[in-house]
Amino acid sequence: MMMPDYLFQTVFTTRLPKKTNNYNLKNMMKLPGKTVERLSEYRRTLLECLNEKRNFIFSHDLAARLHITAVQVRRDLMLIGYSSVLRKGYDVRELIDTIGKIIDSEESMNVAVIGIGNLGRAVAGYFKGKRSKLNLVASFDNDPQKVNRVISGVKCYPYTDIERMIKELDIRIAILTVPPDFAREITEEAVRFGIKGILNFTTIPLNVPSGVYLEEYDMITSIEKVAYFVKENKI
Amino acid sequence: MMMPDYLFQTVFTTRLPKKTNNYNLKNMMKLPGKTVERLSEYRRTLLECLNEKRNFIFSHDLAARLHITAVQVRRDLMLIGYSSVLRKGYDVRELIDTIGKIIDSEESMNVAVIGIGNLGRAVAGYFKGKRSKLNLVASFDNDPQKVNRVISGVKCYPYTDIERMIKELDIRIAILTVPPDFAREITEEAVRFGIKGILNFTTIPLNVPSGVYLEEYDMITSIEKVAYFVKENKI
DNA sequence: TGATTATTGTTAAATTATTAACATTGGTTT
DNA sequence: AAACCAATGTTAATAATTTAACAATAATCA
Repeated sequence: MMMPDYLFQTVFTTRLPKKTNNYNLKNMMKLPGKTVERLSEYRRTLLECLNEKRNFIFSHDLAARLHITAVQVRRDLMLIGYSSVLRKGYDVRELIDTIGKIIDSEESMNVAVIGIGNLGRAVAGYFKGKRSKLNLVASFDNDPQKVNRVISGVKCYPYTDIERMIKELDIRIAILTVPPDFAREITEEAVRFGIKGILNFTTIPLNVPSGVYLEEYDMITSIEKVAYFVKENKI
Repeated sequence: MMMPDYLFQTVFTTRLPKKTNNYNLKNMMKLPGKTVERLSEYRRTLLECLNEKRNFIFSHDLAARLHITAVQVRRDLMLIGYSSVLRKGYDVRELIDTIGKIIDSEESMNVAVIGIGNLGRAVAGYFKGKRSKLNLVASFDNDPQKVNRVISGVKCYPYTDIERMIKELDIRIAILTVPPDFAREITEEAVRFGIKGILNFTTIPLNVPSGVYLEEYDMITSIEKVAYFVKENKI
């Protein structure tokens, strides 16, 4: 019971068969959130490696680029059951693939930005040139200047179309960048019409029914945290 | 040694004197990062309470608004040494004050946004109407359309002015919202010229010397995390 | 007033996350 | 080939964070 038992439905008897790149752990349970976050970061870093024509990378190298420890990298990769083939580090391409098999869904998933103000446009911008199984397929807003135009690469629909578009485009994830006063109301609708995951950038904490995954991020909190630690350093 | 001993320089012998609102813990060491984050959130929620003319709030009430547990609230407040006066919950105004004494610096601290694209403007927008000891006093960019104009409430300076302005305005915190390719270079400068805290929104992990506090946030990671948990729910 | 309830502050336990330790395994060097 | 080295995968230990448990105390009520 050293192996955290919530991770696997079946438990390994000895050790993993070597030499096979066993992302055959179909029966793996949910990974810790922190690990998922890091996997996403690993992949992005690995893609940079590909650009640099690096085809292999050591755990300590990958770790250094992300300012974490090599053990952490190795441990995370252990959790997803990836083993390096050679002793000359991880096969970059293969690892990108493996991570994809773990964190991406099989078919791609559609995403919408709700509220296409500055932050919404920034988010939309981040999607550009991003391969990945996530497609930004729509944005929503009520500003007549925006509605029915393509903004930052996505068509903007009025809020009144939200039900129709969620269903028509099979949108599963919403990124919420609306003014605070509007956050609760539009979330309630989005969820009602089938949204299964929300990334909330507003300052309003949201309530979602179980079965809907909610991730919240608050800039002000981050800034105040920085300020606090700057202050503490000084004293 | 039940009381995490990194928290206090001196250790309490029995329990805190009751009835005094003892934010007299001048000798308190750094709080856990997670607690600092929550304190910021508590304060924001408490400010909303004031708007609603609520002058007292129970721990479970505050907790519910933030979707955390009441124990967590009480524990955090214990760490900053705040006690409710009555048994009718926490005095909202007083608690706002106490939190301020802990997480704010005495004199206000100046902040700049580096890179005033969509995300930079979004961040700037968040500062509007925010009381607090943090003042957004400048932004930097090289776009001739932006330089020397006031954007989202702050004057934009060219990157060449960064040394001068950091010193002139005593800027201590930088919010980094530049294109990825430029992130490392400008960070190096900012740090050299006296920046002590950085909130990095670019996708490039940064290196900073010790003595500089770095907080990184990556939207793509958050989105991929949401996607992962949505997928897992479904399977 | 005495019993009951609601809420707190605090200690202790449980959980989660990170780091250290180390045996193992190819590769490299002499 | 023997000795050494570099890097991995894994278990064990440590640290951080959250949750539970509970005694203490004010408010309420019968």
